[in-house]
Amino acid sequence: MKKGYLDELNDQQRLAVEHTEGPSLIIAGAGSGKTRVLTTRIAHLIKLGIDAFHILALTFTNKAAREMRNRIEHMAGTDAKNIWMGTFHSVFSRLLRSEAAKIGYPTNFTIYDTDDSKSLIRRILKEEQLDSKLYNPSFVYNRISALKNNLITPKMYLLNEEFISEDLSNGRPKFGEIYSKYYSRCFKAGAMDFDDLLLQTYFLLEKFPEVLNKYQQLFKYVLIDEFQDTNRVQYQIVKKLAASTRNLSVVGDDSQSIYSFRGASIKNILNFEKDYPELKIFKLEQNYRSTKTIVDASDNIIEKNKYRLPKKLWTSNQEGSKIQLIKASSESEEGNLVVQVILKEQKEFNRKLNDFVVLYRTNAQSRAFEESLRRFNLDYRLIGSLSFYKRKEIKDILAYCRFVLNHNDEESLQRIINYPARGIGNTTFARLIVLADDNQCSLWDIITNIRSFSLGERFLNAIDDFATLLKSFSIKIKELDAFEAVSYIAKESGIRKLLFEDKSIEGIARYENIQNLLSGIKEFTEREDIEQKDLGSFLQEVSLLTDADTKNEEGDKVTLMTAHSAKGLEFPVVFIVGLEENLFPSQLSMNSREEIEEERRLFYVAVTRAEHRLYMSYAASRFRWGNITFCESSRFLDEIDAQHIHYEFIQASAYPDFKPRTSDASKSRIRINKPKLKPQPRHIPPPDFIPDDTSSLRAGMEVEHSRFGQGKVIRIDGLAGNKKATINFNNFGEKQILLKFAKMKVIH
DNA sequence: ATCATTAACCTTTTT
DNA sequence: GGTTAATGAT
Repeated sequence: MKKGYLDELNDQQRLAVEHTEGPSLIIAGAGSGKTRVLTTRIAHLIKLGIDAFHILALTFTNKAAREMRNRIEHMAGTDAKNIWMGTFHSVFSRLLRSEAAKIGYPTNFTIYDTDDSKSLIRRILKEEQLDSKLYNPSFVYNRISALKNNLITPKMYLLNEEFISEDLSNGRPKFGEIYSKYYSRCFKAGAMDFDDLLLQTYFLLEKFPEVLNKYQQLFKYVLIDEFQDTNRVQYQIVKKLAASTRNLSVVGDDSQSIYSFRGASIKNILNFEKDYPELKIFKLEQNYRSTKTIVDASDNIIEKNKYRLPKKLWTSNQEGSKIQLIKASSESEEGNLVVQVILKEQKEFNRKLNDFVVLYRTNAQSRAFEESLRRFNLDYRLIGSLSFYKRKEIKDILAYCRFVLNHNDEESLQRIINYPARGIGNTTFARLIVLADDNQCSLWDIITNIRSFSLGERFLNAIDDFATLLKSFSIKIKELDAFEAVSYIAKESGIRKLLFEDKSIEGIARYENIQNLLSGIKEFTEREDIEQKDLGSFLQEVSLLTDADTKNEEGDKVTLMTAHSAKGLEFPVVFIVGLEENLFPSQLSMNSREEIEEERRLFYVAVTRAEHRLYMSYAASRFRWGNITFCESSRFLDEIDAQHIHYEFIQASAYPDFKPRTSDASKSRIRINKPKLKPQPRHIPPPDFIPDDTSSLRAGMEVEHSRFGQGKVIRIDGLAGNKKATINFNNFGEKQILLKFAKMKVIH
């Protein structure tokens, strides 16, 4: 084949492709052909004679990896199948699977998803009899995750005064202990959480020079996509891997960095320049995706950010139509108006439903759009929210599979031991835990030796039957591929029958989900790019799948998703909805300039998804926590130059045949009488009451509040400027007080 | 031991 | 408004 593939590139793109040796940074603006550069670059390497086995390409989603692989295959042939390509998590879990023994994990280690991790944390809190409000499992999980992403193990935590005193002053003295327990429990269970997949890879490479050497030899060319979204541990791993060749090429756009809550930071780009002084930088600034209006509007937005690398996106595309605003009175009207516009666009421009995407800030917003679309019989695909693999019936079956491969996985054991019901309830399970604890062995050891204990005959039989069943699974699946194994387990465990016999609407749906799971696995076993088709590799793959990865079902459908999941995608017509203060930008991000800037980048990402037409909507009121709240339009709307916006709002009055549904729900609803609040004696502050500065308030202090009188501070949450204190008042009980509004005196 | 009802959280964003 | 964990009844 000729070098024709290079002719399709512009100058900067071609330079970036042809610079193969040594480190490079490709700063690629939205729609500037980033994927094309990456794929061409890899194809180019292959054509230069580099063995595809020596190329490691890390992407942000599995889907991106799959698409890229296909495109490279087109350009460079079937060799592309051999490239190491995937997300950080999937590539390194594959690597860990073959090296697990070195760091004391089983080959078939289990991957804990967020739910598994949180439920383990919950169990630890219960055992330690700690307050799960103070040690909120999500909070604990996020803090542990942040520590792991910064390479901090429990040991290092316990040696670090700063961390300890931080938790102490927030009233969480036991955090270190929880972290240690969580860490060792995961290890004992032969399980890694998402962050372990990175952290343990790092330690593997750190502690075993021969392993590091082996992978340095293997990965002669390393490429990273979406570099702005990598965090510290990810960067450190890659730095190690590329240390000998220094052939590290990263592609990213600081303006599209939207995952700092996961530890990503612009610092990575800056550090990169520092770590590799010989770095070559390429800037891709021509946008091929969007109309001039959209490119210019997005530029208006992003230039409001202070922290960014200098670059200016431009396009030679047509002017295009102006951005249209949609103003709704409520969220349901917002949904309806969007559907009206879709119908109109469909009719006037002969568009397909596939051309439309609705982008929102939070998953919870999808509901109104689902309802409206259903009402008008428009098909839609919903990305995100409840992922297929998070459904109970799916998790149940997969828990069996996980446990069969790893008998130490207690999270799974708890799920399956009494499902389908076999008379092993909570009391019995608790008894087993005590036995395991007394005997310093695993639950599975107890279960398989249950006859050595004197218990009621009924329990003994129930547990023994369970043990026999699972042992038979372990033997059987050895000779089966993933599809056969899961079919076998679904049938023999009784789950299949149980769901089949449930003829309720939900029951039928659950049964269908199981069928879908099976056909998904069938597909997996038939895929060409997969060598191992056993249950273990399927589970590994499945636990790292995102909803965005699940292959787009065929058919013409409107897409609904969060702005985050839209990254890397493009659509002819984009609706950005819910553009209101406290929603987009999110209320939780108003504490600092950095956070607002991240929201703005997210908005920028959303805007730059659009090819031809962009609509933005907001509602004057919205249901939040069951109450109507009134909303103000987003500040981001004001940041776009007026010349790009068509100021004739689309409103409900323009669609007279379209009446808002009268909500008879309010009539039929049974009103629950709220318990009457007892009239409370109000605290009257002394006449000389002068509130103190509360910025240094700490747990344990006694305070006098202007309204609630005296109380003791239980804990402080939140960041400077937006701190929340939980205070137990002598006469009013526990209350949560925002410090910036509180009028309080510190007593001592 | 299991089902049904109630209380308590909740909304960022994802691997 | 909706989901899920914790209580209470059979």
